[in-house]
Amino acid sequence: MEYPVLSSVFYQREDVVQISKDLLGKYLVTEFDGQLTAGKIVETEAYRGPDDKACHAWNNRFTDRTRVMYETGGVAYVYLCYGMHHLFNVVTGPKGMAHAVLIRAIEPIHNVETMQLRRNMTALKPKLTAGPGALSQALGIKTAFNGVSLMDLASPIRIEDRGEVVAESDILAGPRVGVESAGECALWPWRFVVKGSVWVSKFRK
DNA sequence: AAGAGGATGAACT
DNA sequence: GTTCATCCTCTTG
Repeated sequence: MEYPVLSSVFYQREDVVQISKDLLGKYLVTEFDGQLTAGKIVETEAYRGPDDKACHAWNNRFTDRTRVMYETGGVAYVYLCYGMHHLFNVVTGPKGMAHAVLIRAIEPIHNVETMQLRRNMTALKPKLTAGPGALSQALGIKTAFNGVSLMDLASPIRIEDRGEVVAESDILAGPRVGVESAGECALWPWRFVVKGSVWVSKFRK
């Protein structure tokens, strides 16, 4: 069974908030070392370089780490958080625009046993893939994937469109998680979840 | 050259 | 609700 990957047209749009919503219901797939794992995206957050204080590339800050965010939309931005969690983002927008979408939760679909093994979990629970660090561990996403294309079948990671559409009425918006120090931007409702999904992460206090 | 802190998760009480 | 693991990146001197 082959599914089309999301196109460069999808990623290169300038409205990162819209792309965040559009990514809900798409399938995040990793394939390397002969292992294919995949899940449906159910939670995302938008980060907008120029004017978003919570974004690493706020005020167009350009460093070794943020460099990949300025690439043409459609590549991965993976970075290490708290010294142990690999957080996966989708770079969006045209070249030179530092926008990205953080994938925060997926519904495990394919090769769930491998995900459980990677997470060292015996029972199938939402905790398996709820939260950006958790889903990355389950899918085997690591900082080595930073900068790779999401549109290439030869790439270890890609996003597929399996024809599922999440209606606007099925999307819940709220403030982003873990960005309290970002001033006013912390209140922007740029976290999106699929209404009713049990696979989304919990709000952090 | 050195130090502070982070888009988190798990294991505690 | 609280603590802490753990290391890379960025800022400052």
